[in-house]
Amino acid sequence: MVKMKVSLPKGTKDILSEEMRKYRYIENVFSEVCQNYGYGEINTPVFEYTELFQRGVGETTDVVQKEMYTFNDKGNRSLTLRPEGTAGVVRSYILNGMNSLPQPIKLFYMGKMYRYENVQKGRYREFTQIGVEAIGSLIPEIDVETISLLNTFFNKLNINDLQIRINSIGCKECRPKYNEILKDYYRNYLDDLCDDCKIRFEKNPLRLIDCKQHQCMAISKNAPYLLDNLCDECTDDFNKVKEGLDNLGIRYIVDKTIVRGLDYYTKTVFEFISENVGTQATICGGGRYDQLVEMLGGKPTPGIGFAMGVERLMMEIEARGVMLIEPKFPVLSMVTLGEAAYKFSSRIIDELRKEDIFVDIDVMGRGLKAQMKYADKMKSKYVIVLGDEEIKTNKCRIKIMESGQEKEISVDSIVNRIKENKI
RNA sequence: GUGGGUAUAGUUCAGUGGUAGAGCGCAAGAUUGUGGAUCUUGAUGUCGUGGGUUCGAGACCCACUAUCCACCCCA
Repeated sequence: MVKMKVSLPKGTKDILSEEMRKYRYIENVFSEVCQNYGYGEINTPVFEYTELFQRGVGETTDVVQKEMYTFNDKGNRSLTLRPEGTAGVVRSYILNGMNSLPQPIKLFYMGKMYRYENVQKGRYREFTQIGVEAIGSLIPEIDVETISLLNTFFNKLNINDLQIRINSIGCKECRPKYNEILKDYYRNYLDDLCDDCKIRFEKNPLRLIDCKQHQCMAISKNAPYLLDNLCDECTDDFNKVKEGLDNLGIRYIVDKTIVRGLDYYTKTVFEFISENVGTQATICGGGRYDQLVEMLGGKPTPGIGFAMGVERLMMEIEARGVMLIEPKFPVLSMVTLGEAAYKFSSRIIDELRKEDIFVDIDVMGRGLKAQMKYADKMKSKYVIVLGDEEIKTNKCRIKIMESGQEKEISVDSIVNRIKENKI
């Protein structure tokens, strides 16, 4: 037999039980907070038709242009592993006629996302996001509530010092006007811009001010900001967002350079920033998407949401100290001597397991001493040694592992004692 | 796509051109019915892959691959 050499695709990882417990924990906290804010859970497919992301996320974005896992299925349909969660949720909103349900529609999710890009700290090709989408409300109160939900969630995890940055990137009224203002400014420096920015100048001028290249940063430093060129409605809404956050005592800073890399964002955008995730400082990013539902074929409907990188969140938590979430330990380990005793004991174990009690018995064919060692390593609370003698006399000893103390009980009473936790 | 670091046991890592190593973990044993401490013993290696230099390469050189970090972008 030729042995296969197994390996892991780049940017993926196995999540083993110790780490899986942390995922579960985060998921549970998130789920509880979301439900208290009126959100219901949704689980959409990991792959969708490619077109959904092309149209939803935007043709000019890096995500669509170079980071999608796209393939044809056997029916020659182009499918793509989801690079983000919002497009799928909005697709589901449209397809399931959620516009005829009481508004707004509030949904949360947790799932794997896929982006084909080079791996580094806090960035993987398969990663986990938790996020929410609130679809149907046009007013800024929902923006505030969304940020407040995040704030509550982080508080529950004892993370109270993330920096919240907010900005407004305007609507379909003021953005085109601003784009012209921005292009007027950049036109004088066109030759000095990096190659990417020359393309951005034509296709997506807003992203010019987000460029991190030295020569471009020098130019963007004095560029006019969208925030200073908003229409009256957007200005008004942004002020209400700030007032709302102030009202709830949520601290934030206005960062005029946040533009977000996904095309669907409008008006309020925000990020939660950490210092513990390497250069990938954004733990969570989100914002409004007032045209997305319409772009994907639904009736004009506003929406807002965010997505959080669970792996990045986990780094943030770890940086504050070890995140120890203990597994369950067996209440009882049965140590058996001989086949008859094993069969007898396995019936006891089976009965207790059916009562949802965590109990254990050796299935390695080990000797008594090795079974004791194993019970110790498994951190069992009690151990009972059963041989023919105990079965015949109906008397056995239960050992309390922590103290080493032993107590004599009848074999008949084992199940009830463990069930009622009376030793 | 571009740059830099790294690649040796399950894992963390030593290893000066001359026999493949340690800690941890795993397994067996130290009075044939009792765990934790200690001790003994054991198993697991294509030394990332392929070339080259050399009497001799885990080590030196080249290429490739993987991995980590960074640029771009994002969660």
